[in-house]
Amino acid sequence: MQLEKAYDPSQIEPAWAEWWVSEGLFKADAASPRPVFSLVIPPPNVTGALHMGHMFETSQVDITMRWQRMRGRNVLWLPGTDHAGIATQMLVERHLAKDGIDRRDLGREKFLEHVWNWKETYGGKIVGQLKRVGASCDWTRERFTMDPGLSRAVAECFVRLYERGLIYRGEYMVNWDPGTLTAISDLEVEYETQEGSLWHLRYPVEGADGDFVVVATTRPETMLGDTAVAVHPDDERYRQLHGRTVQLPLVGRSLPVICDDFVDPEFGTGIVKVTPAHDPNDFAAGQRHGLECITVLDEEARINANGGAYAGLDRYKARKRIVEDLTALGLVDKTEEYTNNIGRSQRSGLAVEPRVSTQWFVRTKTLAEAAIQAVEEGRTEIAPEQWQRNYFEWMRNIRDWCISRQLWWGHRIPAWHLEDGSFVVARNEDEARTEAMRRGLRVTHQETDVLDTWFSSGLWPFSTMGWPDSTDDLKAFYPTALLNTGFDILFFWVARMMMLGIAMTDEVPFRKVFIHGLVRDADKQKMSKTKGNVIDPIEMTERYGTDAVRFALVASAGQGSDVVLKEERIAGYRTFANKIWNALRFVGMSLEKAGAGVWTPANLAEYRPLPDERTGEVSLADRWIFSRLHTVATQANEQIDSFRYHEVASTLYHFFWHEFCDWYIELKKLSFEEGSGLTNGWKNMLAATERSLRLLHPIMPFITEDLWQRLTANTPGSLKSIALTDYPRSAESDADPDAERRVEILQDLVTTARNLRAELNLPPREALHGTVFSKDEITLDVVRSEQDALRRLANLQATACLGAAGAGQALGHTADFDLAVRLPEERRVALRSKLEKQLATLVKAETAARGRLGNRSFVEKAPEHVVSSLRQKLSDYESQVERIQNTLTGL
RNA sequence: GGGCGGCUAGCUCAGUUGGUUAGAGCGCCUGCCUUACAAGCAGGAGGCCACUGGUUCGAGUCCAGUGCCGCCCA
Repeated sequence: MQLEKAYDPSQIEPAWAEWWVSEGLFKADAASPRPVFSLVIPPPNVTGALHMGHMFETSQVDITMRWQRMRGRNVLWLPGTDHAGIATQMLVERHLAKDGIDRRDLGREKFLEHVWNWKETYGGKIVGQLKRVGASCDWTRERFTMDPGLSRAVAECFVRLYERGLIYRGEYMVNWDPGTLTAISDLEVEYETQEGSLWHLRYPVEGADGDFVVVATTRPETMLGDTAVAVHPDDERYRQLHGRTVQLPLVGRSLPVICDDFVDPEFGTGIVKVTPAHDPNDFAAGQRHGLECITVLDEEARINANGGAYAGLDRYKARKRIVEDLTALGLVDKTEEYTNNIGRSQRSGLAVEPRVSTQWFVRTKTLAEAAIQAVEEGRTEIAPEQWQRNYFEWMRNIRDWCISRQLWWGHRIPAWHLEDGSFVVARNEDEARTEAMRRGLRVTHQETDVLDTWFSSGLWPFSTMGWPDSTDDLKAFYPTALLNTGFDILFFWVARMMMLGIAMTDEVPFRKVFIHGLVRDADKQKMSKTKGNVIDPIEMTERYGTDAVRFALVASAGQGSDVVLKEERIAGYRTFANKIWNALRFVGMSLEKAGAGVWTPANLAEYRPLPDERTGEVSLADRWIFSRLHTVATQANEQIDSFRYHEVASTLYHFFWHEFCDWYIELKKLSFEEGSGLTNGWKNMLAATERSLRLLHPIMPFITEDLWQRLTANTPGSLKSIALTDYPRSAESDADPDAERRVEILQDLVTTARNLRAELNLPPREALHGTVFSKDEITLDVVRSEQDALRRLANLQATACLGAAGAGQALGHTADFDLAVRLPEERRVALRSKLEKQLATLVKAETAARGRLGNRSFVEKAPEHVVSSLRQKLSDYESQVERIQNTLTGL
């Protein structure tokens, strides 16, 4: 195995990414008898490019999926994209606008042709990027929300909901986006506070010459559509107005004074104007009082013909003009500064206009009840738990969902209008015609509105698997095991999937939901194109390697919390990849010198370290590393299983760098001999190396695949890919507390000696001659048996001595031993302040421990193991304090 | 207005049923080109765990309140 000195991910990653796909390694098998683990990807917008949020989510999911696969599950990770109604339509419209083409000139059919062409040409971008970063999806099952099968599921779902009375059509006030010219749902409105004004306007009271009422409003331009003014019924100040009428300025219309408790007497003057066509509260009040609903704004939010002289003006220009005109008439009582909350369209960014129009709605109450119940009963579990509370909160206050959009790109609502103005809802046109005929009517045309994108996304977990047919995939993989997604679409998507999934399949769509946070830049700002602070994952991938990027992402995020991503951190994990690379490079080089050839054991999963041919015993280093591998495997399995990705990252990072490289390789070096051939010591090392690569594979798939392939090349019977091997498991029989204890002592000896060397400024080449004093037999035994290691790792030549060092002798102290080294007097004195500091820390700990043990209620109430371990610690402290004091008195 | 989250080393963050002398990475300081890796090795400095009170033998961890920051919903 020959490796370059420095790891260059760009040399290996693209090829492995392609190979994984072309070999079909991640294809799920609906007929497999193995236990299933399935997940559907939150389908990215087909217009999209991979951003850090996707990369973060994909990294977490890929870790779980690769791990599940390696522990023998029949894994389905189903990929695909979303047609993203408004977003895509806007994008293609802008595209066409560059050539001076307006979609309205093209007409619906032609425009949709353009969108489909656009999708065919550019829509695969994000999918290609997902493949590039190694997402282990089953690409043979890739879906798109407007595939024929999925569109059929959409129509089917719509019809079933309609038949159950859960979809209705009617004229209601909705959020209208004057930019995209469509209704949008409550969720698509984003609120922000804005400094504005509150105008107090005078409306003359009819039949009371010179008298007027003052109404306060933030939207004077809507006065053109006023059809009443309202007061609170209990508001004594305005009792005399009950039953009167006022005159609407500029228009001259006579408005009744109505009494309604929706009026807040504290707001403004306690009298409000009522504009049923342009305010949700007023709309409701209008319905209660049978008021006329006069629309004065058109779909682009300009004053319409009902606005008389103001017709054609934009809403803000009209506002200005109306205020000016009223001021001129002396009808503006006063103007106050006022902070109001304005709703903007998520898509166009324009202020949303409440507008009465005919739309389609889903009646959500019963659907939400079932979705709440499913989580309450634990059929679906939402983690981290805080999001569960959020879910309940939203579901319990849910409002009906406006699902119709006045767009062209999307699933056209499966309803057909009839010649008498009624309509039929049907799965397709044939069915509609048949039904129309039964009623003795003709179909005039299909509904022109399309469905909210989230309607089809809401069916994704099962529409992708062939529903409504009872397919093998559906039987095998539904409900899915897990959904991993961001909190930003908890309501948009997760909640809708729960409602629609349960309603359509009588099953929850997923057993578990894991909600992750957002990726932010180094200043904790949300990444956005407009801010220009986006870090492009593909660029990072090319610069540092996919493994480094995904490692940085998962390691930076505690469970469910946001990721603060810094490029240096990614660079840091590239060095980790380089460390792995060089460790394997070293193994390969040494192996060649040994003339051992390439080897891996036949049964990797059950490999146990073999005894040294000469001594007949397994070496300490091998016993130790297999014991550590056992512990680390136990932790890694638990951590991935519970989505503690940042913990598994840190566990494996620490293990590989600071145990495998820093100690295991260094210890194994001692026993390398040129031309030794394939000794058992070598077999153990190769097996430990291979096992470490498997541990790392889910989190760093590229480098581990590459190195694993090199390590196992030409091994008869080896598997095709590391992705198909078993993930290392707990192996109790490898646990070896004695080896761990001995290595720990060895590490302490080495560290203590190095520390002395550094403190005393001794040149590395100068050997330290010393004596290790201890009352512990194992410690003394380690000193005797690890002479070689002490010399090579610390340049220490030590003899073991039972007992404690004499006054002034020892210079390094641990709980287990004193280390005395031969030094000229003046050098020894240099250690005084260091020893005093160490002493102070110990005395503090000793005092605290003694205090607690002297407290009777602690001894009585604390668990036995806590008390006894504290006693042990106290005696360790006491012994060390005594020994250090002894050294100090002698200095 | 209602709800949720955060506050731990210079920076970004871990810290899972309360129990070692509170950890990591980066940054910083010192010394090493020790032939796997200078993207490295060795050693080191740095913390009233936001504040106040409570529960407890024992609190970074549980409870209440205060302050500051952030998010969601209306």
